[in-house]
Amino acid sequence: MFLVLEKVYFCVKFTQLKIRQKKEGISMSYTYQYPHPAVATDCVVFGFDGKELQILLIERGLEPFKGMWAFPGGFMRIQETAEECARRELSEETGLSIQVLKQLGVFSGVNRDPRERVVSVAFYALVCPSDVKGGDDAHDARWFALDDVPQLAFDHDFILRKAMQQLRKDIYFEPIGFELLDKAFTMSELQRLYEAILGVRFDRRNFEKKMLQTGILQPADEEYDSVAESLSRCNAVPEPKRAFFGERREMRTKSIDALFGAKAESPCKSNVLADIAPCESISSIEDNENARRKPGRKGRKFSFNKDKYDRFKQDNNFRFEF
Amino acid sequence: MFLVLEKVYFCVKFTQLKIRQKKEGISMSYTYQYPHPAVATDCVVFGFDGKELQILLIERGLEPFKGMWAFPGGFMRIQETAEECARRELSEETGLSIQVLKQLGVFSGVNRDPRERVVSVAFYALVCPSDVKGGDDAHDARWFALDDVPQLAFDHDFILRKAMQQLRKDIYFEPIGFELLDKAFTMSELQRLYEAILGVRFDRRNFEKKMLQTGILQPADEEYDSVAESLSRCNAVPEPKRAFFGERREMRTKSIDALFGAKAESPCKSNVLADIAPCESISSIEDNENARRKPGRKGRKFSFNKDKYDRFKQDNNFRFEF
DNA sequence: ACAAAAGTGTTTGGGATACACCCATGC
DNA sequence: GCATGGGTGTATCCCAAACACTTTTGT
Repeated sequence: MFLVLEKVYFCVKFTQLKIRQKKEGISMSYTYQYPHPAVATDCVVFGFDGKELQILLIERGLEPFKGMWAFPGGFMRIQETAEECARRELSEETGLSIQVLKQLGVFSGVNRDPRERVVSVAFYALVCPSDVKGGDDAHDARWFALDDVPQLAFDHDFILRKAMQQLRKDIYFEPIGFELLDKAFTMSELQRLYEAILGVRFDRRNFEKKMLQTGILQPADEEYDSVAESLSRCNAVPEPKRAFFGERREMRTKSIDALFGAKAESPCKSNVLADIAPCESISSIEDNENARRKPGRKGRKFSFNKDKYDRFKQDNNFRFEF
Repeated sequence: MFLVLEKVYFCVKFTQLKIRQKKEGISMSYTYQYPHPAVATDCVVFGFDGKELQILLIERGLEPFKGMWAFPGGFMRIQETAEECARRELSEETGLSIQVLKQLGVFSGVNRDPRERVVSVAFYALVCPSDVKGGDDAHDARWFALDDVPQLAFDHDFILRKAMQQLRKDIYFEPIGFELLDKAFTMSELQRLYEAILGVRFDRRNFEKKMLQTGILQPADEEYDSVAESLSRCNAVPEPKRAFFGERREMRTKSIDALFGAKAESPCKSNVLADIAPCESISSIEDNENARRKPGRKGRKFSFNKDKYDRFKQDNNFRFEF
């Protein structure tokens, strides 16, 4: 009751104010008793070209930072949430329409924008190559490999670092890949994606074994038979003793990192990201038989089991069970 | 160069505007071309009384939501960052001065505040009982056990749920406890803290073993000798083969959860948190010899090795090595 | 033809798990 | 004295880690 009254009261007061302003011919028309910062959103869009992790940047056409590269984003409207704003700006500036946005946090440095006080809400998004095609022709927008990222406008360097860190953290609690890969993909592609995100190298055989054990993968339709066989082989191993999700011990969570016999790569070569260490700080990388960089001969295709994948994503209490 | 010029330009323009406003006798003195939301902060303060996780709430003295409980917080000033704001409000409202604040995220629902559009940046903080004493006499501020949290003002229920989830996630990447416990604490207290946060039960012996292995604990000064012996016993086991941090395999990260032979508890009893499941969804809890709730007889005291603890905290790439 | 990836199993050691009895203290 | 929690060690089993050769395909 009180709430409603108060709301009405404020509305009336606000309208009166605007009328008075109009009479007096003031053009800037939104007035507050206390200073309000502007609120903007920025969006770090990650893509994956099958080899390297990439991000989408926009070349700024206006001051400040004209000519520099920045994340797509813009000012929040008064009737939209921060997430809606980010989605709208992304669509306006790059043509991408993205389902999943994850909040990175607020960047509220007092001088981060020379024009006025701007508080920015940053998000990150994952998009897959096939989506990219549509957005690619948006002028001024370009994909950069993580190693080639130039100096960015505003505090976007800082935001990018946060985004990488966050992505690496999130990958422990959620499967990642569905958003970044085409519908059907090879095990190598998936592995390269994980390696790109975490900055480590995995043992091929251990990676495949683990990935299949999670149950989120299924054979891509075309070659159903042979892959199904491979899956069943992998799933069958523990089954004689107990069902995969059947018993308590199976609910246990293992972490990804140590996973797959990881070997660390050297840190990112881009200046911007230079201080982000790889996940494991092992310095020596032997390029032995595990080294594999060039996507070459085509392998068997897999796809995600959307149901399981989504269930893993949704449940925040689920810790990724590699 | 351009940046500076532009900044000056805007400053001048803004001053002109304010002068004009003063002449015309307008009392609300901050005017913008586009509507700006207000920006506020809210802070979820966690405490631990040795038994239960608690949060600090403020009774609202003003509309909206007068008489309801809410997190300490308030509107951001134009010359402070969100974090500074949260720290200031916390100090003003509760007398607490807190070192570590972690950002939870932005809550930007369009109607979350009936007065005007308010975008809130939420933080969480961990405070230890000895700090609490000072803040306790702030009137209108009270500690609530997590199970007794009443319906909260605004969207603070939602924020609280996020805070719990975040805390549970963070505990995987950072040690937690230093901020929440007194300088010296018993192993049981530490265990109860972890159990309270994660909503699981641990095996006493396994918990102690693991905790000591991390190396972040040291005997509290009083009883140095006997505890040092116990520590060396625990640390000595792997040492004959290799130093604890010496080799690659030791850098591996293990996750906490499965840890210690965890047994899940039933979810929180508070309505607000009812839908937060415990970390592991095991329904049956046998209160066997592992059950221990009441802090009773005094045990050996430990304290954190601040150096190691801080190093673990700082390095975002470090994944908690239990 | 040659180079580069894909496909495929097994062994082993470390560590998580599970578990029980005695002792000290507080009530 | 009784109940509650503190203190302590070990056996097992599972899973991560390490590892190599053959086959396929693209150039």
